Amino acid sequence: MFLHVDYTSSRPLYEQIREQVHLMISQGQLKPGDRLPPVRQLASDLATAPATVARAYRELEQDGVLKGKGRSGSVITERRPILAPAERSRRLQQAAEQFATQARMLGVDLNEAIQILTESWLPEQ
Amino acid sequence: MFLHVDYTSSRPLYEQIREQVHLMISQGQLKPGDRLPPVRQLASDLATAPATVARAYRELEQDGVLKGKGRSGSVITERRPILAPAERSRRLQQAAEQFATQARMLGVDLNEAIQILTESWLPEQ
Amino acid sequence: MFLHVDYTSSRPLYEQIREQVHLMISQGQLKPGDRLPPVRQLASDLATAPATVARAYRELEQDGVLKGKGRSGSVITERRPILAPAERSRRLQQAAEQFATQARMLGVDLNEAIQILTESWLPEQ
Amino acid sequence: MFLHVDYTSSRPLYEQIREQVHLMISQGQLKPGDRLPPVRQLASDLATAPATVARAYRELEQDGVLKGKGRSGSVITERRPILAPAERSRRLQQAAEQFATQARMLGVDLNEAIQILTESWLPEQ
DNA sequence: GTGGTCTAGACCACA
DNA sequence: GTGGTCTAGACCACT
Repeated sequence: MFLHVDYTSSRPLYEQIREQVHLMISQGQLKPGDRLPPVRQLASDLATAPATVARAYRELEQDGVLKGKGRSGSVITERRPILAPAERSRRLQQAAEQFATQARMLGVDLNEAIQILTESWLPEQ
Repeated sequence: MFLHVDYTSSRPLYEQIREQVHLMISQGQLKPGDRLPPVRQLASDLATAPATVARAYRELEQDGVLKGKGRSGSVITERRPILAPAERSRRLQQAAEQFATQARMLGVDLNEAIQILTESWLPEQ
Repeated sequence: MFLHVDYTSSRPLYEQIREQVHLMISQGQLKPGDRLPPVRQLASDLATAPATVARAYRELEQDGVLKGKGRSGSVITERRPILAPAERSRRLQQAAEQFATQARMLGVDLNEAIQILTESWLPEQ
Repeated sequence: MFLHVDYTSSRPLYEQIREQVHLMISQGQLKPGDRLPPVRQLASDLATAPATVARAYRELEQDGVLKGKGRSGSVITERRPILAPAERSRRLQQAAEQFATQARMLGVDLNEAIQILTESWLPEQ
């Protein structure tokens, strides 16, 4: 199996696929030039509709990490920065604030939050 | 105005209300025994539907920080909201992973993520 | 009728919708704060599937000109630059080269191309 | 190598080949009577399927700039490719509108578009 | 056989 | 009633 999704999660399937691919890239399991499985194959592996996988692939292209249509399947590319710096930092801040809010709701202080974030980051690296 | 919400956020309104109340409690702006505004009044203050506020109040009751309805309005309760440790750390981890995922998708490394998280933390407290 | 599409064009419907909205914004027919018709209504006006209109709206959000989910329909926003400058100019150059190539194939010189581009731009402005 | 194609472009290969040949004619690198490489040879040069090259040749024949097949390979014809004026200006307008649309979607004004078009034009000619 | 587009529905979260 | 998600297919362009 190429990647894992959680059908019970409220997170959309195409988002889970997108995130998994990002994760595998940042962990070095996927490198520029590697090919992703064809849409239909991954769809049948995940027991989902092809359109769902297609949407994940499309968004990965918009993220600038995937390339290729029709030619020869979908290929991991060198990462291109595609967002304006202002937009990038806006999204980052929003994500950080959301985490900070939830952590504070649970009575966590900054140091504990940083520690948990570090553990959640990656095993190695 | 009792609290602030961001109508342009993709975050549900009832979640924003819930978080604001939690935050005000942890900052001491709300103390046990204090009363929250009636559902209809807060709803009209926020220019939203009463059902939205009602849902926020309902979830706050489930969180264990709010009590009583019908007769004398809603009152902040004494006991600190205490989750089972396992549930608490499960929620924390999930929130941290969500932030980590989004940060990685934006090409951020751990150090930068920690810095942004620190800035997003409240100045005081 | 809110906007016009060409069912015989090879251009995808959702792209045509997206472009029409961009055009109406640049012509001042749509201003920040204006609301677009609900997905289902526009879909029935255009005799297309709701998913097609939904996709156009989603891409308009990614373009940074449309905002709003669930809350109260889709609203035109102040335009936010959302692409990295490098990506923006890459796309521009690619579009320009495509036009230049086709024009040269038809034996057009630069001056004539500029004149035709100017006429294609906008009636007023 | 006879001509260059960009495998990463979303532009179909057969279109790129067709355009390159047009371009080489308009630049005098190809003259009436010159022969194009056999389909199979060009296909192997470009590492593509013969059908792709065959399609490019077929469209060049329809364009009226290439003639003959089967016996002695494909030969550039004498007569300049001449479209009916109405058809020519229709194609030009369509290409111009397509560029104008994409430029507007990127928030570009007419002057900037003209400047980029000028830079995209070939230095010589 | 690759991905892209579109259909005609369904169910869900939010207000 | 709003948009979001997903299904289970179909057809098409390109290789």
